[in-house]
Amino acid sequence: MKNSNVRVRFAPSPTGYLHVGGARTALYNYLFAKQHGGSFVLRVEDTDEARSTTESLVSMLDDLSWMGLKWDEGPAPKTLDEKGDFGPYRQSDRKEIYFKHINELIKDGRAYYCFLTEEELDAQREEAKKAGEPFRPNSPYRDWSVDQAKEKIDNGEKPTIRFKNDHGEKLYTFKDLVRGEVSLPASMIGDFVIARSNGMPVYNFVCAVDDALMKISHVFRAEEHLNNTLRQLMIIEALKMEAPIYAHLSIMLGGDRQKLSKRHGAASLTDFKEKGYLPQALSNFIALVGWSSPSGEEILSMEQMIKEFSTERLHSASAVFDQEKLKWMNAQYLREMNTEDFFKRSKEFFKSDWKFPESGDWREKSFSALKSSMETLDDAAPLYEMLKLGGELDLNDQAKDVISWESTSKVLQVWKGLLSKAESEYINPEQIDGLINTVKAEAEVKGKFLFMPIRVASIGKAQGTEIKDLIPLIPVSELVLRADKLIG
RNA sequence: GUUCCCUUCGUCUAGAGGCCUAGGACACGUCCCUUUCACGGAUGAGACACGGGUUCGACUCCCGUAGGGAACGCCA
Repeated sequence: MKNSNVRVRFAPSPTGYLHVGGARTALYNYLFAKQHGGSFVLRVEDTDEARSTTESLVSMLDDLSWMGLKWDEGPAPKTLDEKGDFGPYRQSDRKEIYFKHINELIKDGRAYYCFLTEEELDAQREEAKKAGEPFRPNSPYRDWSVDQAKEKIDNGEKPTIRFKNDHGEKLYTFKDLVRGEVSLPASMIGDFVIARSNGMPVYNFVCAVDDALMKISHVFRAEEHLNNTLRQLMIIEALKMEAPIYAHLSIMLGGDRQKLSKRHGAASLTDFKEKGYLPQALSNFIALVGWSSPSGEEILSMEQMIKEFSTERLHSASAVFDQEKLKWMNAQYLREMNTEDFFKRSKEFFKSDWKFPESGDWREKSFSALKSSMETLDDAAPLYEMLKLGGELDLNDQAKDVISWESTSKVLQVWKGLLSKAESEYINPEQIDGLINTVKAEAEVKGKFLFMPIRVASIGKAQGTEIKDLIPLIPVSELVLRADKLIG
């Protein structure tokens, strides 16, 4: 189906929301796959049965789709129906496959049943810490025969299975697409667990096996997995499988230079969706945290990113996620949006009982007048609230103060009178100055005593958005209604 | 502590030994536009962590130091 050997995967663990860091990892995988005409695989790392949930999986897949990412293999959004030739794609459905390989390792003496208890392990950890050494478990069961172990198992004991790391001081060196040559000494780890006592294999094992079995050619993943690569390399080697090429991406930080999390305001895609960010803006921005276009351009469509992506331009240092710049970028995209799209997207930010003039022309006009004062869809709500039909004005303290001025009632009377005489459905922008000047003359007030009451009567606010942009968007009948309510 | 990774304006980054008096973007300051705010335009301030090498020449290469991050789980 695909005419390329490039196969990449994004392998989320469905234990919560999709983090922007994860989203960026997914994006880079996607860009790389598309650029090379390869396959983008979605694999579900749900071996932690206690924490993995279907809701989380569904929401992650939704978020990924929302971002505009599509995968060639793996569970479909919503239905979770799987497609692809390398399934199943949920690791919890692959236990048999894993145990085939685990048993192979045990048979070859590359792995063993370990009956060390939690307490014994803790004691060893404590000792290692005291000695200033990395924790390398010392298991008395390391050289037991399988028969010996089976006996204990038959007695009801539940062992873990450990990989036997007998590589001494060997240096594992591999070429990382982001970091260049990386060398990890085998001695930095000991015999590590590959299957839990409850019979479920663990991450480092399943990840290594699946990458090989699913013929993954390139692994783009977060830097926190760099150390895990050693374990995975050992497993792949012991199983005589082929290792993918790795690319360890820098980590995204919050303003305090700590790993980005909910504490920083927003960290999940859902957060950004709810704050009114556009998926194109978010993916564009995220791509630029740790990567740059050779052209130096910053506003990049998905197509451009696919064309221009290159691993050489991936930055190896961790980077702070700057929400201010995201806002700016979102504003750029918002202004380029087409009107119908805008109304479709902003629907969920408006209250359902808000009524607006129906015509498409009104939508065009209102959006083009207001879009320059929005950064996110969320900003659209208070703006459009000023335009909703029904005469209700929600006055703040400053606006109430304006209403209490002595000269205000005169201004409003005149204003309303003029409006009532208007012949068209809407006031033209060109008419406004004339109208205001007439009020000025007839009511004999000027400056803020003139402008502010008119502002308040029109939009309920003493300050803010350009009144000349707003008044032509409000039907004259509505303006009259509003003025009327204030006059009381 | 041990191992690994990282280090250019406040932030994201450009920079592959002379093109660097270090470029761009966001944010910030000033000015213009505007009755206010925003948008837009112009302009300004602002960085090679430090110390040693290598070299005619180092932001770029090497070595240290300091600082930051990650891993050291029957989490991923």
